[in-house]
Amino acid sequence: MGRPREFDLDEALESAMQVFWARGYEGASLTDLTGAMGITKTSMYAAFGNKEQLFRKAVERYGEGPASYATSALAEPTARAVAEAFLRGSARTTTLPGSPSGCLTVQGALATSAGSRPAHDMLVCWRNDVGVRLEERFQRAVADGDLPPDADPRRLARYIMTVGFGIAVQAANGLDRDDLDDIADTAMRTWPL
Amino acid sequence: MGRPREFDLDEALESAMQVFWARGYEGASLTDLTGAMGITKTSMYAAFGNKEQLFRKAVERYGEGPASYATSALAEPTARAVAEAFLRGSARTTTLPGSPSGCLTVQGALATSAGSRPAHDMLVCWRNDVGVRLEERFQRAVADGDLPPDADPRRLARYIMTVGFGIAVQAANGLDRDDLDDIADTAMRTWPL
DNA sequence: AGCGTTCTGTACCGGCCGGAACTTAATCGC
DNA sequence: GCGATTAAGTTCCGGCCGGTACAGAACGCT
Repeated sequence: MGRPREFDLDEALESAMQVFWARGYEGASLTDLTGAMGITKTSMYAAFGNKEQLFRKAVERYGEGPASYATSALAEPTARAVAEAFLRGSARTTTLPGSPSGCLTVQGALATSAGSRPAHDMLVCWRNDVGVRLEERFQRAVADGDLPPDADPRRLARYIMTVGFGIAVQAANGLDRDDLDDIADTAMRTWPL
Repeated sequence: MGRPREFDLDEALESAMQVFWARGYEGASLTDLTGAMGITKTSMYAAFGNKEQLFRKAVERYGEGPASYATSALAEPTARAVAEAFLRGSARTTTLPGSPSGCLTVQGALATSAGSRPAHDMLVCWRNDVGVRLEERFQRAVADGDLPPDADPRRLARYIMTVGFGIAVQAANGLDRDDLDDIADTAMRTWPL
């Protein structure tokens, strides 16, 4: 009931995500955001609450879209395939043709002023969550005999996460997908099996 | 001649560096900076020019201080020792007790608004320079027979840089030095010799 | 002493920040 | 047709942003 919304929520959120991705949380002003979204500040506030909640939604969308490789990689049959899919996914997503270089959840709010702590903390949690799920997957691999019994799931997960983060910075630094794939290959040479 | 400066240039720059390190280029306001430096905006402008030049000076100081490991590691006798010193140095510097977690040159300006492009580009160059010097050191190692003739210096340098960047993000994520040293150990298991 | 030079503190600039009040417009059930 | 409800556009807010004009204070030089 009431007047129908004249813009598409999904499209607007997609545009906001792209702006946050390119400029980071603090670097993305409401003018930038609403300009890209094609709506006014009023409409944004009515639809999303405020800048922080818009960011949260954008990060959720990022996790379900560009960064969905982090979840789908867990479904690979072996731990090695999981790790490889994870690194290749990060190489791919940080160099998507129509999107900014790098990873939204890495460059979105690494260092910020005090006012942006919520956004910063939220990304810390997001990144740690991914690491924990990777660790749990590797724990299962040890239990299944897929990884040797002396393998350390936490250490392996942290290593893969670290290389993933590094790939994101390298992408922001201008490396292309082939370069990043090379890095992923090199990183996989440590793999126990 | 003229009225003598009442503050210490070095101390002021050190304080500014710490603020940029913690909050990033955009997140560090002139109020934050001059407050920490213990001087007024006027004094800062007279002494350093403007915010961008202050940032440049702060990054220079960072390279000669906390990040000097990136240069001194090159003097290690073997390529393996270079790589190991580099990764341990990054683990150490990103977890210095009195300083912010993470690396100034990584989190200083990864994603920014258009107005901060100069700061962003400057850090891209800084990071790439470090990578190039590492690559040249590994080229020398191949020429010296320290690395096998089929080793790829560029690939190795990029890999080490990637892990270094990843360590910086993990530090910002809250990992402590022991955790980061573990990661460095794991990463060194790929090493050809 | 007097002067040029340089630093310091205050007060201020236009502009943009994130956010909200208020009016107008579009759609419902009745 | 008629409220009730919800969205849209306009306008404005106080506050902080990076940056500066100006006047006074502390020196070296002659």
